[in-house]
Amino acid sequence: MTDATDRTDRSRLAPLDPDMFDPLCPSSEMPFRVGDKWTGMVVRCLEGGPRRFTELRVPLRGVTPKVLSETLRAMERDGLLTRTPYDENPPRVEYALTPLGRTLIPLLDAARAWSEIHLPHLLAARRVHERHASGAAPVA
Amino acid sequence: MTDATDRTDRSRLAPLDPDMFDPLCPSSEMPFRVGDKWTGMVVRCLEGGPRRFTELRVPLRGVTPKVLSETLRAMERDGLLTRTPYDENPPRVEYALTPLGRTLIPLLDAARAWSEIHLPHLLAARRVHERHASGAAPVA
DNA sequence: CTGGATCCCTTGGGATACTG
DNA sequence: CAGTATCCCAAGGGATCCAG
Repeated sequence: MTDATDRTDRSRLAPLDPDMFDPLCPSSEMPFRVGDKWTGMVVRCLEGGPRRFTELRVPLRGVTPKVLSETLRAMERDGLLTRTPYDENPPRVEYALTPLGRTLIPLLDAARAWSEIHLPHLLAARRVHERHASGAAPVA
Repeated sequence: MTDATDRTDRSRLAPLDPDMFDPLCPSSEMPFRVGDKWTGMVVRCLEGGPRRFTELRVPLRGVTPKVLSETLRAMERDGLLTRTPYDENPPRVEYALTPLGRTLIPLLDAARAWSEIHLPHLLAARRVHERHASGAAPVA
């Protein structure tokens, strides 16, 4: 338990896995994208409950504050999530999926399932063509 | 299976609807993308059977030969479709989905279903924010 | 008919630095 | 902590022209 029982009760939320979007993870090569590069990942980050700006930066490794900010604003604009600032010090802002945003989850699940089953084949086919392109002799 | 009297018997295939990706069609604003801008649409074009290069250009309005060619080569490289040139005159080439390529169809169906149900809400939310951004007074 | 070759422009998005 | 402000680059993709 990270904190007190006050606030929004996110205290029992498991911390986000820093590796959930690890570049080495096959699903990060998922050929399906929702809108832009980060939207799908943000949905994944928020499906367990509201998260704070900095909290999102952990699993979304490499995302710069600028880009994350842009992504979040676009998603808010599209009604996919809500932004809730608290008048405290230090400042605190929470992002949470709207019902509309939650409707994306099954799609992401489907995409993930597809990747787990078929992505290896796609990648294998790609490697074969790369081999040909590189002019290497067929493997004996 | 449609079989072939001559060639691949695409003769009984319904011609592709020129409007199937009309910019005005809601599904063309679909926020889900497969890989790049055109891949998903190409799959849709091919799900009914093999098609020729020029045939694909009809519904994919606005796509330049260069871009379509790049898309098709990338998809072939990834094992999503096959490219079959016929040694005739005038030249004829047919593109057809592979079994792997066909596995994308359910995903596209899911995305389309999502769009039909939820896209209007997303668009509505977007319009509200645009209105605010434009500084227009709230409509009475 | 089926593209390849060029040119070019927009845009996503990364790096870095700086505020309330 | 939660962003904003700049700068900048690579890449997607469109237009146009050309060739087998």
